[in-house]
Amino acid sequence: MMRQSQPRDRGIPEATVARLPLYLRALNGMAERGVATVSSEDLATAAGVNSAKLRKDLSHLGSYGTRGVGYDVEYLVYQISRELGLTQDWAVAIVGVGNLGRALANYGGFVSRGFRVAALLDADPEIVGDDIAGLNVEHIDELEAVIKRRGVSIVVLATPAAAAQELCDRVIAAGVTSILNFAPVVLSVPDTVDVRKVDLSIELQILAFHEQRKTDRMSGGPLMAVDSQ
Amino acid sequence: MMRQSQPRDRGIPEATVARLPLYLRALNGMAERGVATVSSEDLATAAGVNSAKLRKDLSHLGSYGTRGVGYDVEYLVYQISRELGLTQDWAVAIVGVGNLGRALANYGGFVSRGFRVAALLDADPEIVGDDIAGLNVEHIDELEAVIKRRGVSIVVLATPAAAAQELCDRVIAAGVTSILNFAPVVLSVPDTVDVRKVDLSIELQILAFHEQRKTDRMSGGPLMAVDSQ
DNA sequence: AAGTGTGAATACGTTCACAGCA
DNA sequence: TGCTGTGAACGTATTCACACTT
Repeated sequence: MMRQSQPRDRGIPEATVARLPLYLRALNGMAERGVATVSSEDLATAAGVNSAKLRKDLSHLGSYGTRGVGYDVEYLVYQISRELGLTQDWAVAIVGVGNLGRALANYGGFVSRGFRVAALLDADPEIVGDDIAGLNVEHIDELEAVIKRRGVSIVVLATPAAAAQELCDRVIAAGVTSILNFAPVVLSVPDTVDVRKVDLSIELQILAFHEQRKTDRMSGGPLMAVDSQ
Repeated sequence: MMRQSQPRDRGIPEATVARLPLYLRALNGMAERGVATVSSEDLATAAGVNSAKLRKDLSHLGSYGTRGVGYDVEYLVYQISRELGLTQDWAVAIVGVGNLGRALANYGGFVSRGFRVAALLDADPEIVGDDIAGLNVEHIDELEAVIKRRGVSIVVLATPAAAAQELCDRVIAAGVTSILNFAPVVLSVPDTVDVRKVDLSIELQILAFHEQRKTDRMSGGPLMAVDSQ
């Protein structure tokens, strides 16, 4: 029983990977509240997706549910954590300790299971030496040494746009292959390196687009005289 | 000449909308550097996409290029800005002035063309009254009044998870239909409201997933009987 | 009876490749 | 000749609906 479920199909779709953390969070909440078992319907609701999508997503990891019953919360937490690589812990370095870097260093969810802020680095001598969230800010000259010495495998770039590409090149040269970029630039990297981008002004612009449509619809009506062509 | 090009097909794909800000940023850089004309190939490179995608994306806005030549930089900046609704300016309120809210208030790109931080609100009496980025932090009791008085149409939620849903409900009741959510919760909203989510720990988890795959491939091979649970 | 797991159908997004225009 | 704009081909993601299991 309990199917010694295999390593599993190495091809989990990106869209699925991007939702696993959502499921995990919902499941952790349930585990804390003592829920033992959950149906795809309820878990989907908690995660803000529909149940067909949730079942299809989980089916990519393996067959971890029980027909007629649902999923065991603890077990699913473990399986998703393992799939995401959260059973080991990752040393993260934050490069750039301005307002944003500071906020990130203090951000609770950051230090959550699986991740550990191992270094804060900045170029500004005013900032170097400060203690933030229990860590000493080190000089950017130490970048390569710190990455190697502390086994940093994920770097968060929270620098000004102008500095980002150069620092990106340096962390890659030091062996890092996963970067979370907050600087508003397109980083160019070899395709062995994963970059994820968080861009505040882009998110706002997307909202503005939809907001504009909504207000257009209110007032103007269906838009006058559609094109030539 | 110069095709009096019209309002255009009301259905721009979401994926395209999400990339327009990228193109806009690349174009603004070029405009500043005095570039008058750009080919799809060059603009695509600057924005980090391929040229077929870029041309298809722009074709949804209209026929703004010139065959054999390329796109007029200024003109395209204007067209994309208009499409995104950046020719008007949007009053943004930041709710929650902890580390992250403070970082957002100070974030330069935020106050860029099209957006204006119109209010900072918090519940903590220690913080209310502080001046941050030239703005006075107001008490959360003022939320509804401030939204109405200042015509706030986009709200940035940077509160703890526990407070987010209630504040979300309040801003929606006050008439806001666009929310940028930094709190790690799934907000439930009527479907007339747009929510975009920025979630730091989700981004890290996605990186960890890929990082794990890379290191697996290096060392162990196809997975040796992982731990006990 | 209840609810998972999954083929099949559909919708959406990307890339190709080239006709057509400057 | 050079480069845009776009149908057609392909690939990926979502949804449907139901067979199958407990």
